[in-house]
Amino acid sequence: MQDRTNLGKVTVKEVAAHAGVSLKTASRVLNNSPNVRPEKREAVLQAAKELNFRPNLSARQLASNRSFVLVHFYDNANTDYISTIYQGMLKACNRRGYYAVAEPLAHDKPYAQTILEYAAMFSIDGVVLSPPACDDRDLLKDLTENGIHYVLISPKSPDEDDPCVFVNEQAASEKITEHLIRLGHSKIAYLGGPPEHMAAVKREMGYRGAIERLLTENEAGHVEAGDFSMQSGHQAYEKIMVANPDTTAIFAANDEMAFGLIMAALNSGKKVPDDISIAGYDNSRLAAVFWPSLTTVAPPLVDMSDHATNMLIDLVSDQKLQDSRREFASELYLRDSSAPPTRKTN
Amino acid sequence: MQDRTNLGKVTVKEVAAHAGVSLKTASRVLNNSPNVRPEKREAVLQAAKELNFRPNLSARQLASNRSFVLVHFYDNANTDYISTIYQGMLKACNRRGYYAVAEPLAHDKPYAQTILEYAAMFSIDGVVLSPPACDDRDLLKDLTENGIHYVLISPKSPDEDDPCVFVNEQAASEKITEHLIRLGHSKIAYLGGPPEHMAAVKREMGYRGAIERLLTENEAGHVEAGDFSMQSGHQAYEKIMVANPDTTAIFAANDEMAFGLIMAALNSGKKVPDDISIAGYDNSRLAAVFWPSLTTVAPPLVDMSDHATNMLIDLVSDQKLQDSRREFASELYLRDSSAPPTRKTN
DNA sequence: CCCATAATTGACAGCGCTGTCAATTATATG
DNA sequence: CATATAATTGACAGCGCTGTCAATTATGGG
Repeated sequence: MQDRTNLGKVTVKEVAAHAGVSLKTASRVLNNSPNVRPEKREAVLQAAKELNFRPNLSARQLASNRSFVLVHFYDNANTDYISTIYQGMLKACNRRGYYAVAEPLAHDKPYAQTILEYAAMFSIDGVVLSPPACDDRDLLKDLTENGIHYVLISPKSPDEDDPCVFVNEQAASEKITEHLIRLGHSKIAYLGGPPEHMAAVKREMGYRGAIERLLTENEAGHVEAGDFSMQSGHQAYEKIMVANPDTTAIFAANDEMAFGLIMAALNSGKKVPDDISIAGYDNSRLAAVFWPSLTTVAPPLVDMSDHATNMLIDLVSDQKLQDSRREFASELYLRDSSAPPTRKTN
Repeated sequence: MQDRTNLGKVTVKEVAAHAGVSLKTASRVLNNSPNVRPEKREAVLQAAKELNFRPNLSARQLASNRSFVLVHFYDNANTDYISTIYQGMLKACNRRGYYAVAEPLAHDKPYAQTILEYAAMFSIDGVVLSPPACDDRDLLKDLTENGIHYVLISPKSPDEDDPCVFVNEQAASEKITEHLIRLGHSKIAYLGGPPEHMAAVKREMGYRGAIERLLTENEAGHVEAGDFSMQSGHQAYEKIMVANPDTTAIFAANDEMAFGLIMAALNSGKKVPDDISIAGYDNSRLAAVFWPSLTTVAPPLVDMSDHATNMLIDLVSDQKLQDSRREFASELYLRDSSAPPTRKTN
């Protein structure tokens, strides 16, 4: 059988020979270490390129006691969300020669235990944490104590120096509410999420902000509470329409409730978007294929995760971070569930 | 900074010393190699357990020229499907000390190119392939030529000796149709998928099989064609009810069409499941949270992927396979969208 | 120009493990 | 019981790379 794991192997030694420097100097260049004369650095990079050098991860790992493995530990049933984050990690990892792995967190023991056990078995350089794990202070402390670097995605209230990426939820919410207003709607209801959910609170603030900024007081819409489930959207529809029969648009704090709203509206004989516009939040996978497709707003999660992963790689390779935190703006996805209101003749 | 990647490191050397054998013999035991006297094997395993030995992957990789990395390459937009497969891989990999990685395949170049480039960069021991990549004969040939082991999930028509796991689609379909019949339905319509989709054909055969086996000829339901989209489900409802107004249950060849059917039924004033039962196929994530939740049938994908990954690990570690192929039976998920028909008084 | 300091460089060891191969021991055969 | 064969065992080298540290060269100050 032919050698199967070293397709076209080129070693540092060969690169060094080709560039006329010592093995160690070549190693320095290939690791972005300082203290190499520019002309030698250039020669090594040139040689590496010519020979199409690929570092052998295992050897690097063994010698440097690093693993070049980054793991996203998550505790979240939403596979869309998880796999989108993974996509971003892959982008960054592929570019910079790291492995990306995603691992679920068990519920029957502390997060830290799962992660440290995994780290003992596989050895990992850094971890990516998303909600709710990213808000577990004990976990972060344990990671720090064990020298495992981390980066947080959308934490609630991170420490000043915790590296993280996050979204301006409020601005996103304001943006889509403004979209509905610009379409011509004025009686815009809001279906919120559970108040203990930080993002839900921010989204409501965004909705109220847009309403207050762009509409007069007597145009305010009804605000109803939901629990992020499709069923709660279904049930909320009736309440909203009873509370304010003039409602021509509803903005739900997540897509699933929006789907429930659409179904209840159709069920009651209304047409979407002709009689009532519906907007969601998340751009879930179904938003594009639902019928009618759903107007929604969502953060650029792939970019966020890519950026977070790059930050993590900078951290684990002892390079200095430009900024330890970065805010991202959400994007609107305009689809068939929203349209200008059809004015009744009255 | 403390040593971060070797929490409680124990080496083979120490295990060997503790067991009173040579390093090499310990290594043999820890790798399931043959030719070790049972009592020594026992002693080494005992020592390994007592010392809580964890092999150092990097060293193993470097010395054995293997990577202990398995990659699932996929070309499939369904993140549910992909992440479910990943879950199964993780189960197997965690148990046996391998890394699991999932990578999307680019569309602008041959599958083989993406995979071989990846393999050159990272070195991988084996790959898991799912549809449609698992049906690419050229790819399989290239992998074989490069000594990369593979295992297939649900291939269309695999070679005799290609290791794979697959589902009896027809039996699954027959099972859920039988469920509807046992509930008391007789006018059961079927909404199929695109005929070029192998599974769609099998599912229709299963439906017809159950109907023929358990019902009389004049009880046959209407068969309609769809394209697996929610919208096509929505549109098919009308056609089905026009073709056969007595229809009391509809089985759709995938969940998304079933959702479309439910929405259209609700929209037309029917109640689900009171007036009409709906069943799907796939047990997609939404099936449980949809309102009403969807009765559906699906293969145990996590188990399948777990099994496939174990086969792959056997292959890459030169252990003999028990069976190179294994069939799995689907499971029924009985939820709120199906119920006995309410007999009209006539 | 000399010396102190800093920047640059390379020889060498060795990370923890497995492959090779020769040495040893057990088992089977006549 | 002697010999042939097979099973078992361990010494040793070395996978490709990076850390250490000492040697060398450059730089700045007086």
